[in-house]
Amino acid sequence: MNDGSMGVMGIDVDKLATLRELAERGSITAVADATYRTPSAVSQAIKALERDLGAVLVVREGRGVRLTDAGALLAEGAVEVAEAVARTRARFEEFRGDVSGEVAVTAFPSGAEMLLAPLLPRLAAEAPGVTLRLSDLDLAEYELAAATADHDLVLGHSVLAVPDPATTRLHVTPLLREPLDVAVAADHRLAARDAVRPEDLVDEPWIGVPVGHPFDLLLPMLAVGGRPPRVVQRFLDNHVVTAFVAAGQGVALLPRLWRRAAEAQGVRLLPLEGVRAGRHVFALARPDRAERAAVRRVLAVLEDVAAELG
Amino acid sequence: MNDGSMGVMGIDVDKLATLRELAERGSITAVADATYRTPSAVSQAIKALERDLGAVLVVREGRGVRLTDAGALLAEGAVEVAEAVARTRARFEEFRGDVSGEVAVTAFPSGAEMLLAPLLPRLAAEAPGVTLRLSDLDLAEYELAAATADHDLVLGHSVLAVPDPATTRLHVTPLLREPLDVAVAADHRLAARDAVRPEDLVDEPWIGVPVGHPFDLLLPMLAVGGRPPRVVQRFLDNHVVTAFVAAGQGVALLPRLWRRAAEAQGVRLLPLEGVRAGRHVFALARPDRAERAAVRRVLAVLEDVAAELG
DNA sequence: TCATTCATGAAGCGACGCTACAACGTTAGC
DNA sequence: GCTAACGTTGTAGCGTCGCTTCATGAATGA
Repeated sequence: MNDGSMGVMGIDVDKLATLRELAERGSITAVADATYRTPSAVSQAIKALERDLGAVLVVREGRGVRLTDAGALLAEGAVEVAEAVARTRARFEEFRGDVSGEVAVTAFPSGAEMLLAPLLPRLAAEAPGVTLRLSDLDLAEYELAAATADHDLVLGHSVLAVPDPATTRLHVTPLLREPLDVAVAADHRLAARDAVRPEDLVDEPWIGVPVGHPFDLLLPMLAVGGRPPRVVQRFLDNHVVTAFVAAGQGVALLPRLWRRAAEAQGVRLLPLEGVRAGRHVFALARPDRAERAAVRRVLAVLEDVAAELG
Repeated sequence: MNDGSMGVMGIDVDKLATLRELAERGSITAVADATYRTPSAVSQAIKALERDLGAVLVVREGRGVRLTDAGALLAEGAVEVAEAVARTRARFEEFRGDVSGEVAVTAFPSGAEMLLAPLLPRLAAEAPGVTLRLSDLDLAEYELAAATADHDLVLGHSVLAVPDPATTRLHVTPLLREPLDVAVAADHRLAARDAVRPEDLVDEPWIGVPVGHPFDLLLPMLAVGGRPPRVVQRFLDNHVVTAFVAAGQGVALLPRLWRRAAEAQGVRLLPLEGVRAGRHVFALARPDRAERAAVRRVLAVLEDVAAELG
């Protein structure tokens, strides 16, 4: 007398988790890749869940699939279930004093330099069982949420506000609020100033960041008399930006914590007055992953590191 | 490349639920009976969970078993998981407009008469898919919590307070607060009074309830000058109590809502002054069962019925 | 039109979780 | 102190589930 696959819980929790992955990754194949199965297995799991519940959860749309309203509803519930399981496991590990496991963290390059580099030795001291899988990914703001599917923690930055947990359905941890300064070459006409205002920068050539990048939203705010800053080059990497500033090719916006690196390259950072320019640095995580004991440890150390910087 | 039994969630949720049942039922055999499996299957499930997690969760104690601290911790987590699953299923059923299933409700006899009898037709009108499995069990106060393992809703009464959800870890729904009156035969010397005080009842023979029963805690409060009421007979069923009162064998405490039934048997109910005598009627449920859509419907109707009575 | 990309179906197979049966340890009764 | 009853645990066997492999169909883009 075997109940079949529905277990004691009334709903097959593993299949529910599969549905949730489908909701977040968007295609059967993506789920299959992420969970080390064949697309056929994933498809069969969804079909079985539909059969168990007697409802259509997924419909074909073009070459791919789309969740029905019922499917999306269940996928949301699956998040809560995953959270409860992760929380249970976390409490268990804390109880045993055996917090371990791999935590995948990704960050934008300068964030990796500032935060992840100091993280490694400190974590090794505080939680030796935790191993880190680090990477640097320069993501546009709208890509951050998607990246949480493949990483436990995603460090991002924004010139606007910290993302709203309610709208993103993600666990958000603010880490830093950092002003943006104007970077000029040591022999620049403004280099001796203690601070600059937008008016001082009219007609300066700018070294910017790629279109769509967080900082790029900020430059138009420096317009004076309807004339927005003129961007002559766009680079992703702060080191490259700094090098071009040092070479006298233009000025740039750089976070204040970059000062030491900038000065080492012969570049001065001047506070910017008249405009509230700053960036927020934060960590994003799927709610269930945020419950993991190892992830919480990493987050705690990250907050320490950030607090010491600021 | 099959992960084995740990699924996508990191912990086998079905085995976790089995551990929880063990925590609440106390013995492998009891869990086996409740889940329609052999004791061997349950024992193997626990052992497999211990192997997966690398920890001892259960130790033998005498003829039975006892959970370790780690096991109890995990069992608590299992409740949260079960809640999340039940909540998900409930939302899904509400969404489909298909709230159905069997709800097992048990109540003390007079509660069954007052609350469960009107419940049946009203529920049939409001939620036709829900079927009720009703029973009447006269449980001592300390047995109520245990009964939630076998029933979705357990109606209980207490002369003290409504149980505390935090300490019982159960979902508690207060239904009624009902005064207790003194029942006397229609030809009793006090029958014409509008109310009575404890002093009026000195030396009266009492028809009580079995020792350990909720009402029994109340009689000593009626002591006057150190002389507690003298109980000559003890009966469980209010009808029987009423019959003996009608026959002039003594007086009794009966809930005010019993008035109609009492008067039909030739018994008057007199308000009791000078003592705050009353009983609380409430419904208990395991937190996960309280999340079920069908159970919530039944609870809602029960609250309506209770509100109309009071 | 053809190649590519996804999703799905059928067949086969390994693993898991169950039952049945037996063994063992503990408790309680005589 | 012996024995019977109870409860848990181990072993063997078997059914079912969920996976992979392979093949098919349907939509997209060059």
